[in-house]
Amino acid sequence: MVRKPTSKESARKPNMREAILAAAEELFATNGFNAVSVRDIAQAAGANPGSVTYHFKTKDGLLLEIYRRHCGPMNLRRSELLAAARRVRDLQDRLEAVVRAYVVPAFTSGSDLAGGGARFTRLRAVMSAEGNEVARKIIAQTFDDTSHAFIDAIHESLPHIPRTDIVWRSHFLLGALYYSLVTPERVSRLSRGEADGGDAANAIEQLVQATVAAFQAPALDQAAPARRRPVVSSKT
Amino acid sequence: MVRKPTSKESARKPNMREAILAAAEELFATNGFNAVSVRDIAQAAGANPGSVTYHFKTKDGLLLEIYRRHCGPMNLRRSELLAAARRVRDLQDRLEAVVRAYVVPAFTSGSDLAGGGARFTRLRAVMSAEGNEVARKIIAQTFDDTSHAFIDAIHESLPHIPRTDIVWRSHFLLGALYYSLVTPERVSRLSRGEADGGDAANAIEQLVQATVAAFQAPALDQAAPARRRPVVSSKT
DNA sequence: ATGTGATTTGTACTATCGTACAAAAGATCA
DNA sequence: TGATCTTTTGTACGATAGTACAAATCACAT
Repeated sequence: MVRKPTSKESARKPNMREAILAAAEELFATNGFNAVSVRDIAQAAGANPGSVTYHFKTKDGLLLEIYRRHCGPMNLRRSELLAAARRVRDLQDRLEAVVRAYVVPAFTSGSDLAGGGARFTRLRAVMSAEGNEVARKIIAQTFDDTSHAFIDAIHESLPHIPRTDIVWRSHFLLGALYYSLVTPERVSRLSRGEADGGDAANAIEQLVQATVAAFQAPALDQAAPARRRPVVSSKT
Repeated sequence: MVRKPTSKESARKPNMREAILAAAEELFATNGFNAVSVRDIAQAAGANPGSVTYHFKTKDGLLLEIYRRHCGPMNLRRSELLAAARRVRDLQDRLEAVVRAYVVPAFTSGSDLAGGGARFTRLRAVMSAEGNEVARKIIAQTFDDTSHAFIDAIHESLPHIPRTDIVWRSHFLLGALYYSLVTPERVSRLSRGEADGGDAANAIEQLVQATVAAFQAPALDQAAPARRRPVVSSKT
């Protein structure tokens, strides 16, 4: 209803709608949903507050549209990479390829979408931490299929590990992934400048390397069969 | 100035101040800082909005006091456990003990503080995601020493791994830890009910097991010396 | 050029926010 | 009991939130 596909893009500014989406994405991803006002977004996009209402009706609607824009392409990319990874013969190589297929699209731009997947992934991390309702619904119904596909693929490479353990470890992977995008400066700080937390390529390599090893850890039940648990119990 | 240490605790309700702190902690940890109003907190604590201002002056002051309450004890507990872990002879056992010393206090109650460290850790996760300023300052100056101590201890157990890699992997550990507390229900969902994401003891075991393996992964530089990187490059 | 529909602007409304402050209530001890 | 200090209550104020809506402005087909 909103858009008339004429030869040229209409509107005074070249696609104000996109500018608003980009500004909102950036602000939400760095400050959370509730800390950012519609007026903040409008100002960052060089738009009028009323424009936001016009294009997206409500603030929730704006967030919803951001998700709609990214979920499809990112899942598509992941599916392609996962399919390719599944064809890798060597089991060890395949595991790494599968992990990489999960991680790479989250860090890098989803081909056509401006600004890249990193910003969107960070947004998802923040919304998940805030317990945002709109995000929760979309996420569960959009990403769970993909998550299951990855879990299955990993399970194929590690048939001796119980599925439960795979789920836990892939959960840890997502947490690590999120956190790397949320506070990259912490890596720079703790490494005393020797590492750049914001360097996506490096973060990916580190994450893939660590995660592959984590997946390959022995299963919990059969872990360290004849060794005592050291030092502390886990309940207070 | 505020408190007079008489024989009995004063105030109509048995320690309204504590009730407000507990309510704020819970609400902040589940909804974020900006989504929770002072009135919400007061209502949850069975108090009057004015009481919050009286005890903590501002909303930021309330958050600050929550941090003050927990940072000391949790760091103390971690130091104790870390010291004990350092005394473990076997190098593999020591690594596990060190990781456990880092993880356990974050999941379980800090001995004397009601409600436990899990709630506070979740709060930290959420504040970090929201980029909260008050939290950022406190965190950097309170936890970085502890983080360095742990990184050093882990490096001792794995002298052949570059410090940079250890930093990255401990960053992943913290991310995984945070995420486990932020969305435990995702684990239950993805495991189709076979695992309980909210079971702290189980989460700890899974996290420790996976993390120890991640730390033990070969260093990045020397990783897979004669093998091609499979399938995808890391930049778009 | 002019009318028409899409977009942008400006502004206003109501609700709620954090905070301040005076009055009430409770506790403590001479 | 009455004086004094601490705590709680009730209320109010200015700022800002999300959203609605009419007027102004634009792009474009005729």
